[in-house]
Amino acid sequence: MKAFIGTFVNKIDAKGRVSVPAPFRAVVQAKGMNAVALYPSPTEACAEGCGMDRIDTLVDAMPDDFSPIARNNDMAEIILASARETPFDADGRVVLPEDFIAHAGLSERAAFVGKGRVFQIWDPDKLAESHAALKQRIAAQRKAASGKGGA
Amino acid sequence: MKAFIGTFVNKIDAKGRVSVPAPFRAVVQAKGMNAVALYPSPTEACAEGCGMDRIDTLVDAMPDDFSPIARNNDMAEIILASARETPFDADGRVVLPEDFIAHAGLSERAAFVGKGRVFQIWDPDKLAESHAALKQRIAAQRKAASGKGGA
DNA sequence: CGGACTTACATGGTATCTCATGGGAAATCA
DNA sequence: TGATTTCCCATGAGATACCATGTAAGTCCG
Repeated sequence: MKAFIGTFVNKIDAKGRVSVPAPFRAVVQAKGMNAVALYPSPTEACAEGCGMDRIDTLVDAMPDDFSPIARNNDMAEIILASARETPFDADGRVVLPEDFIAHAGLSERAAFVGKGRVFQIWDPDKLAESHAALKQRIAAQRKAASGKGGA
Repeated sequence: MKAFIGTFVNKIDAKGRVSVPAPFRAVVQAKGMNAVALYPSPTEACAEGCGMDRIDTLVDAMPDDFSPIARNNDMAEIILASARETPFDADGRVVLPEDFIAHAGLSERAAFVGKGRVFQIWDPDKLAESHAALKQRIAAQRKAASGKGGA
């Protein structure tokens, strides 16, 4: 199964359009789809994207029965409430909804970041900050583990 | 299978009419239907809607036999009792029944919220409150899990 | 080994169409 | 007949489909 990997920075035009990187487009088009699902990340300052097949998985995760004791699935609920199916135009671009741009703090350029089954869309500056913090956490974890004789 | 996803806010006119968002309309029309089923949510301050096919699922959930020991399905019973089939007009609008408007506390605008197999109709202000609480629950869950060393 | 050509991808602009919304006429019910 | 509901049409804004350009990389040919 093809996955979303790598980072690509593309330009956002005046209408909020942005080219989805060709490798990412290939991932969803390989599944016969011509659109991506986008939604604001519930936990980070970015937008997140995936194929519609992943949305179907979320739908299945929603309480489908009519039991009054049905468990909630907060994450699925917030994503389904905020997601949008954004089709590709003829050239592989999508239109970023206005509220997603606001949530992610996007302006001129959008960084598409592969995360495996999903991808994220960041403002390049905010992405750099996030990655700096990430590397610090890794360093801290290595330091914490070094006492145990790890490599 | 197409699902109800996303949130769309439309205006309620003086006659109680409101445009069903085109993507939602497409979901039910793809199944050959030209109406939605609406009912007051048994658990929340909103109206809920779905295709008539889902009502059929509810009917199947009702006890069908004449046995005195037939099990009840309270949720299905209350939904079937209060649901109404509301057809689209030529432009894809429906008329919200007066009592549903009252139950959901609707006034000028209606927020259609996708929930996968069903959708909900909220007053935009009440929806914002509900989502704020939802995000807090998610944040609390993440905080509770963070001690396990996850990224 | 170098240069021209081709292809694929990103980007910008324009035209067209769909959708949300408002108003009014016709029909139905009491 | 009066009130209420249903159907139809008009309109403007916003979204989408289409077309054209630029550019970089890769390939084929000389």
